[in-house]
Amino acid sequence: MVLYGPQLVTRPDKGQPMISLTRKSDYALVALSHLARTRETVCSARDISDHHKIPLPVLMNILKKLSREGIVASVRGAHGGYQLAVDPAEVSLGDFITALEGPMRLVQCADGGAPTSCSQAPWCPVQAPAVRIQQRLKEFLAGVTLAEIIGSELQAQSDVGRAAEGKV
Amino acid sequence: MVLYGPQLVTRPDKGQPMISLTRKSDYALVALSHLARTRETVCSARDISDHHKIPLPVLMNILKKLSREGIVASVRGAHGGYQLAVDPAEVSLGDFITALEGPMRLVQCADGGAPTSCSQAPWCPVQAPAVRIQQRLKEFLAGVTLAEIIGSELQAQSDVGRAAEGKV
DNA sequence: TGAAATAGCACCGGCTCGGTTCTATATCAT
DNA sequence: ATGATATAGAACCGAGCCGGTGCTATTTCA
Repeated sequence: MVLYGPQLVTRPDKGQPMISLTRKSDYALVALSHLARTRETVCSARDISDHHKIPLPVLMNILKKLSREGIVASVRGAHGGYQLAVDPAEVSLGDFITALEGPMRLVQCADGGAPTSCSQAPWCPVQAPAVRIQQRLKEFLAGVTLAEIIGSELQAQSDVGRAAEGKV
Repeated sequence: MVLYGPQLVTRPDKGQPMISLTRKSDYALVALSHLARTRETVCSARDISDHHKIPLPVLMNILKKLSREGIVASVRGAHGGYQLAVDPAEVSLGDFITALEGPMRLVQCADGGAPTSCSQAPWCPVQAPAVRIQQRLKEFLAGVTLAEIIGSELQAQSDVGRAAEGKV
């Protein structure tokens, strides 16, 4: 196997790494959920930055990228800003993570192209399983929609129930 | 929200980050699947290193840590080495990723303790959903056992079938 | 015409990751 | 006993990404 060159993202509070979102993806999630809740109106980066105390320049970079990727639509000029470009039910966690961080792959040799650079791919016993796990992970992330995320705020009760029942 | 301090691991080939295993977890997966396939015998780090072309010192560090965490058992001295300490069906991807990388958390404010340091946790609209998603992700990773990973080599055919049917 | 806002790019420091090295300890074989 | 083989543990190092900042250009409204 042998992974990519550069990495579910992983880092804890002080040094211990782990499965987690990058700060960029975190901010994006906050921003998108904000935009999803103000569906009709145009929000400037400053609006969102003020509401959620996200560093303005950083947030702008993120919104620019999400705009280029077609997830949000931008309106330039004074009174400009951003709006969700797609239905919240149609954007998943996987979508905007991919948009911001690039294609995800559990291991480098599992991205279905590129001869891998891993000298032992041909007889590697882990490659095939890794590809399958990666596929399931992608499907999992693709299944978590923005609509579900923001919607659940209102129905947290029932969702907690679902989780407890193990319906994951 | 606002994440941890450091990050499922994410990095692509050349600079673009993503959801992925760290190299350490990757090597661990290879090593563990090797040990799982040689269940009865003791394998030295050198054996595994030679078979899979993993840098020996790195692999040793990984095995030492897995040993401290109780996932593998070590035998010291000449002819020493490592053995799986648990049943392959009882070790999950989540188990050894956690053992190597520390506890995983999607975002810093979601680790169920520690007052977060995030100034807006109290009214953050994303925190609660993030905690739920994180829980589902953990359950997903806990559900992928080593037995399933190595077992699937032999039944790749049928597993591909399963995946195609969407039974994820 | 100027203020406000996005577009795009280039830059920078800290810190994690991946890897190496050294010392100590334990066990087997000669 | 002694040396070869192996793990235990800790410290160290460089490259590169992540998170963040700044600047310039362009678009639009008042």
